[in-house]
Amino acid sequence: MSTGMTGSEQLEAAPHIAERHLRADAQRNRERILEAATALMATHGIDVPIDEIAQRAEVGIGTVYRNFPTKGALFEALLMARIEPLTAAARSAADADDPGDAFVTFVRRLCGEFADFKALADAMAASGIDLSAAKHEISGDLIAAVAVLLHRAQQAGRIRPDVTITDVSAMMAGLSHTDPLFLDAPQRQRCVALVCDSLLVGARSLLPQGDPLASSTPRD
Amino acid sequence: MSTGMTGSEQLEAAPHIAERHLRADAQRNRERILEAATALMATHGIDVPIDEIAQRAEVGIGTVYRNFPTKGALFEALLMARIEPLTAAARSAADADDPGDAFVTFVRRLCGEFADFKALADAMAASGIDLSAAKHEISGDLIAAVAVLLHRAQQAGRIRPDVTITDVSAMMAGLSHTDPLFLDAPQRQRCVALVCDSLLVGARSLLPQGDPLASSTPRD
DNA sequence: TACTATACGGAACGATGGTTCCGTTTGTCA
DNA sequence: TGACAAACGGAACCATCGTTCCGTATAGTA
Repeated sequence: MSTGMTGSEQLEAAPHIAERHLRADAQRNRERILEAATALMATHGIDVPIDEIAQRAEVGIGTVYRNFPTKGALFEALLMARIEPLTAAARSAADADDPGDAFVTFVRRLCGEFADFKALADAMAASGIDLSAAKHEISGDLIAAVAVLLHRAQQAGRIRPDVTITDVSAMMAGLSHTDPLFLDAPQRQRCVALVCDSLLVGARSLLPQGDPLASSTPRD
Repeated sequence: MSTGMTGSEQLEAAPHIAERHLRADAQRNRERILEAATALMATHGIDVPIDEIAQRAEVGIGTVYRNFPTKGALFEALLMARIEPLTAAARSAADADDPGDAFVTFVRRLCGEFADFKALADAMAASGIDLSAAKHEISGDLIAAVAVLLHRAQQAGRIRPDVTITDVSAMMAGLSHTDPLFLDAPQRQRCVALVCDSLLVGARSLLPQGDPLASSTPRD
């Protein structure tokens, strides 16, 4: 579960490659592994076996494990790379002139990421729902940032004041399950639009009746 | 996969107990198995191992397999028992005086079932999304019935005319993932209410601001 | 070039879980 | 009550997958 790194003991032990000098081949392989894992987890989610990642990276299983002590660690590394920009986006959205539009835009982006990178959807589904414990440190910052964004959008009178961050989180977790293998992009966007409709004050529909969905936010 | 039973060949072959005379102990055990599987799949979903079901039924693994040729078959048997009344409910809801209210009531009931019987949620999540093929015969009737109900509710002017059965299906699949282990009943009902809000014409909020959520469905 | 720490590959291990097989038990019927 | 088909139990089998281990290969360096 948690990485278990609480103190400083992992420094000298360093059972798995630290940021020290990597041999050239090691460096190259590490990158290949990340590349392969990204590609596979994007389409297959977290369920892709390590063997396949190694195979795609043209590397032995052992090499994968030398770089990432566990499958979860590799998974987390990839997630981080996805979540950090999202968190940043949520933060800057909170400062937007119209936090309402920014909120909707952000939600769409988040859901878009689910489709682009299934592993993120898996993570969201697995952990996005229970905010009770800080047990999922990975997404903690993201959720916190979204909470602020939500609050601003509500203050601006654009999002229903009775909606909570837990509501949003649960809806996002639900939406993350609109598997891109079964639901094509337009259909998925319809669902996102529907959920957004339910969050907005006044609920002017975001569904493409005229074509508001295509023009994403500048409507108005 | 599919049960593969297309014709009548399964009648004479009957590799696994047909509806013939069962010995008394066999009959009793079969019921125990169904009972145990229901209880376990209700809380743990489809992931519960056969061993556990057998153990709870106080029966050997072999006995489980003599009654149900495969885990999937057992799963399907339980699902059937859950889905049939739902399908019936959807059908009669379509004939209600106010199909709009009936639709919302039905959706709530469906989502309530997800919480009561996690295996149903699993099935919905796994198959409810792709309606493209009739590959999931189990839920086909249900979806068809809901489609009629939706149509009626739209004709009655209560549900947005731009909402499709695919939308509804996908939303239900998403909602099925509001895991009861993480999301308590009230929170789950909030999410259901939010989704319903987005489907209704006019979108009078169903969230318990005053107490509309409590009043519009007599129970649950 | 020769030497060694570093890194590599992938067989092997252990855990999990579905399914099969077969020797034993038991309900049923004469 | 004796005999046999029906049913039982659960060890064993097989497949999957994460992880470890260790003999081998090689990049970097003197």
